[in-house]
Amino acid sequence: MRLSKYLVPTLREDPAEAEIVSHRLMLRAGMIRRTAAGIYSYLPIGLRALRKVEGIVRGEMDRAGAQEVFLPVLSPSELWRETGRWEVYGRELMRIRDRHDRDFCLGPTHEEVITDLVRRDVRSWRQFPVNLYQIQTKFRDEIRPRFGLMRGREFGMKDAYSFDRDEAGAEESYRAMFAAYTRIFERCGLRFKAVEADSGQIGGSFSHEFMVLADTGEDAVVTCTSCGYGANLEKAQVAAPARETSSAAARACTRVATPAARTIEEVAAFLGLPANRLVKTLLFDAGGEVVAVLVRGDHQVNETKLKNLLGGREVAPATPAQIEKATGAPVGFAGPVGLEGVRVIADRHVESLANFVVGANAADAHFVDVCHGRDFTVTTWADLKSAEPGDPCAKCGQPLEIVRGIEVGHVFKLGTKYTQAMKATYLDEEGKEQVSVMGCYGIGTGRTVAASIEQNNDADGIVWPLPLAPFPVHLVTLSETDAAVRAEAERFVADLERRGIEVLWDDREERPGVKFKDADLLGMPLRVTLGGKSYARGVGELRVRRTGEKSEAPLAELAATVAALLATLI
RNA sequence: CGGGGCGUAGCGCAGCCUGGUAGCGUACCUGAAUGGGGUUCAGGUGGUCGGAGGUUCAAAUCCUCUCGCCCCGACCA
Repeated sequence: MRLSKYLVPTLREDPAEAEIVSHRLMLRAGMIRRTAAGIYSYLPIGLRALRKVEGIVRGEMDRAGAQEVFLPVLSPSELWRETGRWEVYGRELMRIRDRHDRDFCLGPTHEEVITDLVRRDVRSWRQFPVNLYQIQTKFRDEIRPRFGLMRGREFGMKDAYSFDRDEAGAEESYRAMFAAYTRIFERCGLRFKAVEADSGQIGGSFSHEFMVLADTGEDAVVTCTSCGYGANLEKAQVAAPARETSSAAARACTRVATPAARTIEEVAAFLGLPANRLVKTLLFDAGGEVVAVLVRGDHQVNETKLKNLLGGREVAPATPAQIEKATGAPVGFAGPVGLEGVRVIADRHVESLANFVVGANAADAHFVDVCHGRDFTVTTWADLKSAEPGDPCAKCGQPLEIVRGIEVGHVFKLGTKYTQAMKATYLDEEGKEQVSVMGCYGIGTGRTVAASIEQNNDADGIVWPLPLAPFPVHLVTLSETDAAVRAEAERFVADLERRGIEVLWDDREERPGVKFKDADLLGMPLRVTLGGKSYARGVGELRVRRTGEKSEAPLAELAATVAALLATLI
């Protein structure tokens, strides 16, 4: 492809709107342009990178036995009403009405549509297992789209759905997809980790996220370097602490005045105690019921853990009015002692404490030397704190680390949540009707491109790993007016194309500096330079983008040398 | 939705406080020189200053409303 005829509008400066490196570089390299908030157009170079990811995904999905289909972008509301998600999904579901006033939505995911398809056409146990996938545009009306392709409202996604006769089959399908995803991200040249995740809105019993490790990632990933345990922060378990055998005798609980001291910091400072001697009492509205949650003063409540503990009910911090009603005191002085009619749920780290400080359910007052069991009763003990670096791993007890990650893939075991609701049944060997068991598996294709750039760039621009590179070879010709050089370049390009090697040829009448800068910015793995000077010596110059390593090859062997060099790159 | 910021040429910005009819860099076009890491000179194209209303002899500038965008938070496969 000749750059002089190719729409690659590179920018010399960073657009002001772009914050993170992948977004900046994709705009500067002329890969994408913003059309509206969270909605992007792909230009030729960007589309090529996307197609490379799609190609890898398609290859591995096919290899894993999944079959490609193509579902509509627009889904009728009736299907979503069957599963209740028309109401549950909320404002993120982009709703549309047609000219006959029928309700539709832009598909944010396709469980309903695929289940509808399967329930009609997969009727016999002989047809299982079945795994269908598509690579398609999704739309989710995100509250706050950001970071270019990283969190768009419209985005490319590969979504696959498996249907099995029973739980054991579903497990097998899940394992196959997990393995396929691992191969996909390995082939993309990404550094990633598969971690345990909360199953969230899609629902289901079990899931893993594939996280590309990058500091700009929106997710916090908890990892154990010792046993390999990994989980999204919202899911990460923390080992219960060893019970302290406190030699200090329990002292009698006393009430102290703590004027205007509401926050943990204020109370700790006022009493001259470290925050870990205090116990926070946080009130949550859990689907209408107000519950009290106790964690150590220096810990944070993990709302996802709380939600799961309460059977999946939506939880939100209680409003000031709810707090005052439940405690009889203004916000900032809640405590478990004498708290009537409210369930008390406590983190296990509170269990080992004695003689701690809690709010007194009265303005400007706290209790000190409080002991649980004696001064109040805990309804439920549970792991509720957010994991922090250094916390003991729930699997092996070694200290946990927290790193940032970009979620590029997610696999779910859905069970019968959708098949039950939509009556996707089949007849087994005995002619009995059974509900099929489902799994779903997603990969953000555009996000994978962005994640790759997050991991592969330097001060000069993108550094494509070979599998995702829009072109493996970037030819820079100098001396455009020199007919001999030009003829040699044409021979070289034809030679590469015969070998099936795609080449981007910068044949523009630009000065060398401009061409080299653009070549660095675009980041193709191998740059070949052909100019008057090297031509006179009968050689072409090669430069590896990632290492800067330079070499030369005689013109007659240039294409063969390129092919050999590419084989050594990843 | 709460907090903060920004809308002036394709991109990056100044001008606004203190009203007088728009400018810089870059990109783009033409010509000349140059020719191996964003070259130089000369000439040029391109903007209803996000939109609407108001104040005023006069509004990019002041006031009101509105739309859009970015960042933080809440939220989220």
